[in-house]
Amino acid sequence: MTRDIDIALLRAFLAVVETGGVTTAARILNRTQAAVSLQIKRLEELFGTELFVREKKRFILSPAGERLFGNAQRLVALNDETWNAMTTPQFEGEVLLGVPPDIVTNLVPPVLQRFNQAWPRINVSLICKASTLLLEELAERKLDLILTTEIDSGSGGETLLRDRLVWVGGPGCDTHLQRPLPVSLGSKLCRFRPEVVKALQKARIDWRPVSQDCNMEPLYATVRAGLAVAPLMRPCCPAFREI
DNA sequence: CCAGGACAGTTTGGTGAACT
DNA sequence: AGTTCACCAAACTGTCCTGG
Repeated sequence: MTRDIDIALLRAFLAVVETGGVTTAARILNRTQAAVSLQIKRLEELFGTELFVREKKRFILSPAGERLFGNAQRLVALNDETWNAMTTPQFEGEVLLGVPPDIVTNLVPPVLQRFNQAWPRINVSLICKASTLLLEELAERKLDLILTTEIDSGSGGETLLRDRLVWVGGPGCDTHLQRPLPVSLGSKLCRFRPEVVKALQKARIDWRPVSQDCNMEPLYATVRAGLAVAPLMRPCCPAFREI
């Protein structure tokens, strides 16, 4: 006689193993403690053996429970994988995604990788421009979706990451001690530029611009070479030295 | 003959309460 | 904190009927 193993029972079994008790497992599973207790009982009746050793208020896996554990994990995972494969809509098409140059190198690749795994039939066209231009093109419906860097959270968007700007310089360089201070500011359209200039004026630091290209590579090159310092978002400057 | 809908009886699995 | 029990709702199953 063949019997089918109820995935819900295995899920309850795994939750009890992970939490070490029925009450916490029930909270995770959105069931009452009694329901989970009954599920474990049904599973034990199905296999005709005890899966746990009840020690005071702790549930410890019995040898049979140990045998079941690995297979239960695989069965639940396969169930979930199959469920997702059969119920997730298979969207097709193209998404025009706009991203500013300062975050495209370090922050965007893992996002694109996860997106591509989740929606393999959607082609992403990446457009790299200053945040100001991206906002204009989104308003004109030339882009489907944009990521922007902002001083403050604007309306109509969602804040995905909040971080502070830091001054960075090349490893071993004393560029930050020079006056006037050589500063690579990037594009004149950069949203951070007015705030950075204001901060320099407030600190009464005499400065001069170095790289003002909208492309980040010249900026990185001048910083790495010790020709300038630059204000960057921390996640975007792992190879440099924070001053 | 088969597919599909309606219906009734049965089974399953959840909850709350009482108890250990 | 866990188990057991009574109760209840939902899901399942089998049967009958109808239409293509």
